[in-house]
Amino acid sequence: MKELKQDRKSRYTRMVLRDSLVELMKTKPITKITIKELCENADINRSTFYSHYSNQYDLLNSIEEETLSWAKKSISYLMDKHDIQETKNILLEMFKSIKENSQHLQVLMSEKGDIDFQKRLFALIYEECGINLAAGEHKDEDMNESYFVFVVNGSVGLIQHWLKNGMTKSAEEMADIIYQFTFAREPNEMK
Amino acid sequence: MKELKQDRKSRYTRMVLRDSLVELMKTKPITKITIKELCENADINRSTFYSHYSNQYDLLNSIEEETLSWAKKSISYLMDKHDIQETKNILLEMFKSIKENSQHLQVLMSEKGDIDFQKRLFALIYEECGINLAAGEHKDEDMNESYFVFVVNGSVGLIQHWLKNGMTKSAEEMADIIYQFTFAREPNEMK
DNA sequence: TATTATATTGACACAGTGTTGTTTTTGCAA
DNA sequence: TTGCAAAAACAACACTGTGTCAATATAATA
Repeated sequence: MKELKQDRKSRYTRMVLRDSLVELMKTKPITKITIKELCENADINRSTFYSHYSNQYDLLNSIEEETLSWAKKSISYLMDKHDIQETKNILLEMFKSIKENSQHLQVLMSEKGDIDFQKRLFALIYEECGINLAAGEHKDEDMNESYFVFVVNGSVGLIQHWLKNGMTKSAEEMADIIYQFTFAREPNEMK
Repeated sequence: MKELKQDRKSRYTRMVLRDSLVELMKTKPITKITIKELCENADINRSTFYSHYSNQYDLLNSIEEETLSWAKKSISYLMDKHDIQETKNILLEMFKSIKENSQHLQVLMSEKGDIDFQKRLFALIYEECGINLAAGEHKDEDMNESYFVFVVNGSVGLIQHWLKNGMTKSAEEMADIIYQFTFAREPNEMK
């Protein structure tokens, strides 16, 4: 009981540190960010940092984990509540989230982010959608796995490209494009 | 004249430093590699390092540039000399090179490498092949650009996956798979 | 052999790291 | 309100790595 209440301060500190890192990552890669400047930016004592995280990468990792679990929750919420079963709509919601909602998400998805996180996020999206990509289209299991890897990486690259170039396309267009490249066998099926 | 001959020592030093970095990158990410250990590993004085490169990333970049120009030369050689116009055969040769030839290339393409280098390499391959991916297949220029981005990233991801998992597939199989995902509209066209 | 470019060496001040012990602040409960 | 823990702030520590410099040594070659 005590522990839960006492968390408040801790949680505030962690939040400030997370925001500070994300803010700095907008301007430079994490490799160039020192713990010292991270703490000065957050107005947190450097010693305090060490009582929560062991280094920059540990902190980044905790942000990633948090974001992944948020994404997982968002997707299952979409699937349950709104009875949206179509992959395209889920993709669309994800794109809207990336574009509008989360400061963190934009940085994490950008070139400055961790490519592994991005792959994990998209693997999660596709898997959470319960879709075996192009199932039956290919001869064997190996081919399906290869196609999954190919499509996840292609999708992530497209998002990065989108974010990097100022997001001139709408979320709808992006969802449409990714859907076509990934799921649709016939072009012009949607729209 | 003088300059050319005097290069010898310099070039040796640079080569040793490059090999040293690649060797260390097999065991840890470049972010964890200090200039100090890099020089100790190469048996080169730390001060000497600074007279050639400004830091680890500068050194890595020079390796990447060298590799890219090697790749460019290899491809144009293949295109010119042997009159191989078929994309698939060029892809196959590339995969053989990756698998057999270059120690450096394996590290650069691995997860420990620089993702940007990997994208540059594949963009180069596709462009050098003179292939406008799926030209005319899609409605507009935007769509073609998106498809290019998607396919380059998908290919790079697949290679990484291949290298990471011990290259169980043959170079032929990999060329086949990438060809199908990228160029072929009908599955089972080749083989 | 003398010249010249380069590498080596050791020293320097300086940044950032990770830890420890002490003091201050905070939230909550008696 | 006061007192009690828990957490944060603070200051000091030794340590590692950084970047630069000036003096010296070592090769190749003219």
